Amino acid sequence: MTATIADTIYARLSQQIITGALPAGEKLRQDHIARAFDTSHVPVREALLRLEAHGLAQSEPRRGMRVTALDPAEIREVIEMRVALEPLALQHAVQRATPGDLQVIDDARLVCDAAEGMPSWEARNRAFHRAILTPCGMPRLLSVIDDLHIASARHLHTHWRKRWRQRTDADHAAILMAMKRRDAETACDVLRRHLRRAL
Amino acid sequence: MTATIADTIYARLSQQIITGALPAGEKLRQDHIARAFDTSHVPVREALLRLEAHGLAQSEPRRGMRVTALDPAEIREVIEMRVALEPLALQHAVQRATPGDLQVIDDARLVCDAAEGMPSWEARNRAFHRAILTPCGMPRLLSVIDDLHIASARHLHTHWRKRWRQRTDADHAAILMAMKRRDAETACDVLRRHLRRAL
DNA sequence: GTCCTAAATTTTATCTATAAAATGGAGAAT
DNA sequence: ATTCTCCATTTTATAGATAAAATTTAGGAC
Repeated sequence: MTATIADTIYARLSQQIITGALPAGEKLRQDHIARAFDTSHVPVREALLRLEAHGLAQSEPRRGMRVTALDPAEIREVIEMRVALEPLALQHAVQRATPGDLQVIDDARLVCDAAEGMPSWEARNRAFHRAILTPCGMPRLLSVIDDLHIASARHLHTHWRKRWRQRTDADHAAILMAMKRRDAETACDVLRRHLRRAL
Repeated sequence: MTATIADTIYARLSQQIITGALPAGEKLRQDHIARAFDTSHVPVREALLRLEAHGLAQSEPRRGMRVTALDPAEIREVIEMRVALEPLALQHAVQRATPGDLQVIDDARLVCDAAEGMPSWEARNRAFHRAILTPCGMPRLLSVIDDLHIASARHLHTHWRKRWRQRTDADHAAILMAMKRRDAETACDVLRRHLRRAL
């Protein structure tokens, strides 16, 4: 578990990209970042490569990396992929969720509804959506969905910062109730509508 | 376009993992590989990181990387993801395919049917499936599907090497015909059946 | 003032060296 | 024979240095 330096750099940079602190198109220069973290540029390179793997940065060989753009076409693509994949995960999750899992989900739901600002709400909303899918037990599927969530999060931070206001999310509650009844079909239907509407 | 050393190492290693020359569980030691490619271990590290990003290797910090396992559960997961994602891509591809695209697909189909051994057939089959989806114009979706294709390819190489024999693939032909008619529904139905059966 | 060329600077990609962690093995204690 | 501990070896992670490519800057021609 001993976190490597590259791990911490990756965590910090991805956070900054998600929240928009590092805007799309920004150049990511190795030794600037290395100085900021007080290391050599080698672990920085590794962190940048991982950003690229998760779709947060793009490299042109010998020209460096820049933060990926977030055009409307890509957002549509992300939504369509989420609509295709998340119901698949949810279906399995409904079958396999233990009472403990359902408790975790309900906690995540309440914490999300209680958020008092866009940034904290976004993180908690993402945690809720992760929680309802985690019980599916399909690691590869979950990791692809995680990357899609990150792309959606970037979009929310850049385009919904103003329009956000606090509210209790009825869809979240409906999904949880359907999961408790082991009603996968309803849960998936609500989720699909929720995704199409939310973005 | 100037390929970096890490690029070539990645290309060669991923090829070896796909064909099974590097079996699941194999340790990937940095300086052994570095010696084999006559470089230092730094570009090797980068190549290994990219293998990890594409699901071909797994790292435990400070313990090195090993080639990922291919258990039956993961294979099922890959199939379910393909069944969810490839019809989505195909639907868009059917709408957007140009006559030139359709020609490329037909060429890929014929080349695939003409393959005379399991390894060359696998590569050509993968090229065909890539070709029918490429016109969708959704780069993120395509890159996820590419990784799924790679996982399927590993499975074929390790478990179907014996059972393979030459034949002309009727499903491939049916998909292409439906695409020419712009009949997305039929194309997707055939593809779904094809995927469920083939693995 | 604009455009082009060439030197200066910056930045990436790679190499060599080093520190720290993990693995493997030999010998001692039980 | 088995287990434990300590040392030697291997291997990973990071640092610092270097070469090559790309970008910027400066100066001159028009």
